[in-house]
Amino acid sequence: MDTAATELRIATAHRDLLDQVLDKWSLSILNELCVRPCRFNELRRAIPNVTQKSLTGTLRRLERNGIVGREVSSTRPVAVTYRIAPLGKTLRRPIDVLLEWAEQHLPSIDAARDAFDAVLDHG
Amino acid sequence: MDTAATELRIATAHRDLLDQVLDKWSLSILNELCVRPCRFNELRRAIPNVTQKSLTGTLRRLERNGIVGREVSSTRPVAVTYRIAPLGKTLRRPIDVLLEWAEQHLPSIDAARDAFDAVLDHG
DNA sequence: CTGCATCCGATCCGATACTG
DNA sequence: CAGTATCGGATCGGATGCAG
Repeated sequence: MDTAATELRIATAHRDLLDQVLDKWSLSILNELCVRPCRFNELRRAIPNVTQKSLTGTLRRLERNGIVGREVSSTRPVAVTYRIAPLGKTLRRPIDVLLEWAEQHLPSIDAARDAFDAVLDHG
Repeated sequence: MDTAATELRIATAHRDLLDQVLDKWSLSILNELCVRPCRFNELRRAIPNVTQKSLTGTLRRLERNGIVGREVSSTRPVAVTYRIAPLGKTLRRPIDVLLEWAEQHLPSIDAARDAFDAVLDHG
């Protein structure tokens, strides 16, 4: 593990890319689509507090980046199915690592926050 | 690796936590502080395009979450040194994985974007 | 040197109404 | 069912001026 030791080299392109893929709703969407393909309203119901607008926007962006695929049936009424794309599957590892980190250190961070805020109170 | 297979379980707490730690400037800041402790203006110079306000704000939040430490000397004028905290060091792995993903798949994603946009033009 | 306060424009986001 | 269009509030981020 010396990749970090040689410095991480964060290019603007990397930041922009991660912004597109790790935003507020993307993690939840990818979470669902990694398990199974989903219809639009399926996703809507599965993800708490997401609005139609945010869901549409996020899905569009993920589609543009080749992370998810979108298939429209010509039935009546139309059915739109979203599924994870090959490129999206490669994101599963990084996301897992991230979530495991969050899971593991959430208590410590909560404690740190409390400590910090307590100092502020005492003044 | 079956953590993903059992579903990632993204709680609101996780999302909030990652929002605090993976925002626009945090990655670059942690990148610098992982290498060495830095003074405020050192960070400012090291990170392109960051404003004083954003830097202060991000550092404050990282400090509150126990990710970085802040030490104020009582010299004249004051010198403030920021350094990575133990909790912050645990973030190095997840960040590395993320950046490696970005590095590796940036070309594919660029291609996907171009393809998507090309369809829009024709369509 | 470090940082806070303020103003201000851009952007995000939710709510609502409407369409094929 | 799966969107698009629009509006208003909240938030973000940059620029500037001031302070310990």
